[in-house]
Amino acid sequence: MNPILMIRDSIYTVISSALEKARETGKLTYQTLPEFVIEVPREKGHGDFACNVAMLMAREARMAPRKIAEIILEMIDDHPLEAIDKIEVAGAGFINIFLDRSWLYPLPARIYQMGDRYGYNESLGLKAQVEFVSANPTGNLHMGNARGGAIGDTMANILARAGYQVEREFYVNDAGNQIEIFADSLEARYLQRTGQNVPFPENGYAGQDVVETVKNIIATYKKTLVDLPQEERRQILVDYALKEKLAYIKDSLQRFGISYDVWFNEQTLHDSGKINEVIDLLKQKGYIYEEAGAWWFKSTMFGDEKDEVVIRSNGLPTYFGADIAYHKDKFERGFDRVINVWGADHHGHVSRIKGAMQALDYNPDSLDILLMQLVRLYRGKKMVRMSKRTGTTVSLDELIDEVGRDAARFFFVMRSPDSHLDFDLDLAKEESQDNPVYYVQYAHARICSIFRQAEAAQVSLGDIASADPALLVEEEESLLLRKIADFPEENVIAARTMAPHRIARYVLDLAGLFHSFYNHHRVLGVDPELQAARLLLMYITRITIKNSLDVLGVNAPERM
RNA sequence: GUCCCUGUGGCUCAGCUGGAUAGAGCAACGGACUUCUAAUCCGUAGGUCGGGGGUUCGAAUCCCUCCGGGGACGCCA
Repeated sequence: MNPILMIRDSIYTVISSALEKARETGKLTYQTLPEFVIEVPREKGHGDFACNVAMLMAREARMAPRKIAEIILEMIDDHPLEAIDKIEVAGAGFINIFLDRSWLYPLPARIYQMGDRYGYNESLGLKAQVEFVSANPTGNLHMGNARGGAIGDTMANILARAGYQVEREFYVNDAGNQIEIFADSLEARYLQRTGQNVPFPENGYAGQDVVETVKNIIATYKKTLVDLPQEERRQILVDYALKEKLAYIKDSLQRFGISYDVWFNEQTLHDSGKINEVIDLLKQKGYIYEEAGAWWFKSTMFGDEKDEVVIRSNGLPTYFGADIAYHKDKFERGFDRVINVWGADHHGHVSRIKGAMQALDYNPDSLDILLMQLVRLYRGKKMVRMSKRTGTTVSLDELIDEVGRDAARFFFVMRSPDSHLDFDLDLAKEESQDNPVYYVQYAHARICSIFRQAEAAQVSLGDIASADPALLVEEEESLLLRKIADFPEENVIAARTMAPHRIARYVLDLAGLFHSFYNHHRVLGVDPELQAARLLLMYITRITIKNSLDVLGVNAPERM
């Protein structure tokens, strides 16, 4: 188990029982224990851990926080925990806990043994699903999809390490209105290129990729579709195009390091009658009413500004109508947590879909919607204009071609999802100190180099796991070891707070501590015992960098 | 008009459930390679945390209000 969590639990118990003892002996009076924390102080001088309970109790106990803290200390047994070196009261009433440095000594050997598995927490026995990208299969993947891909895949990796059993899912919108528009566009291009003078629909997909698809269709079908009945012709065009587009999307995502467990087709919800089924159920429950020929969901009951149409007056379900059935289906598949990664432009949809789940007696808190702000592309200072209408978007494929997968994935998750992302193409492909991806990868490559040197010098690496961590007394060594120890918990926090960018920052910090160590101390050629201990430290640093980069979907090169 | 995101050194951003003297990176300035990769390191300088009010032992963090930037408000998805 994770040593940080263990020690924290133990400290919590020590403090709790001291509080209990203080109450029993009448030194403190309180009704309920406040929700206090054992946190890691920012300042090293404030100990390894600090507790804020005295301040939180001040009001109820009618006593100064420092006084309370002192009473707590009095009530703590002489040797509550082997690992604790000293405890003291500081500042406004903090209880600072200093640990004996030996508390981390068992860790390196354990990480050495765990290898790729280091960072995984114990299984929670819970299933989580992450649905992300889910781009319309009518075109290329754009920057929004790309960010969604990086965030979604990273979140899935984080959840897996936090102890969930995770599935990745792509929702294919292969039904509904935009497929009709897609068919219009394909048909118009097909007829145009086979010699007929037909207008292109005003709201159609004007991009070059539709033209390319139609060229392929003509290569296969020649002009044989011209004389078919319109419905039949459109069906063939759409089937062909969707298949081609989906294969393309799948391929792009693969290049981006993303693969899915499930590709879910919206059409199946229409075909199986599940949409009508759930609409009927909501009608029975009184959440849906008819007005002006359409059916409306009472989303105002769940904090929305107005109700939302689920079945249009033409009898066809809206996107939202289908989405209710889709999310019901997700919960029926037994997921304990359902997570959607959406662009911020969908935020209006959040309270509605959660409301619909509540109406269906599912717990809306089991549905998390991770909204991410939109992406703006730059080349240096110049913004790259993107327009779907004119087809001048930069696709994910072009992005990977230009800056590479590693830089792209790192940049997309480097910032908080809440933050608008300005993606600088020039910076991302710059092989310089400005580029954080290289900083981390370089750290990994440097460590690999040390091991290559060690082998060349015939240093025995077989027994480094049994090296003595007590020899790692330098400041840089302690900081590095302490940071490495944080990794499993870092995944837990990132999962809880839906913060994939935490891992990017974590690995940057870790790489920084390594570089600092590297510039201050030598690994090879020092005293053999110390050399073994440092090799062990390097080994587990490499594992932790590699495993962090795995979470981000970024490669860890052995040479640069 | 309503709703969502955002405002932190010159620039780009962290800051977890309110905690101690607000942190990184880049840019600036000054240093460090005869030994494991200088794509690195060390040091210096730089901040009314958009403005104002409130909550409390304590606010960048929570609440109210105003201002700036981005986005959403369709029988589109």
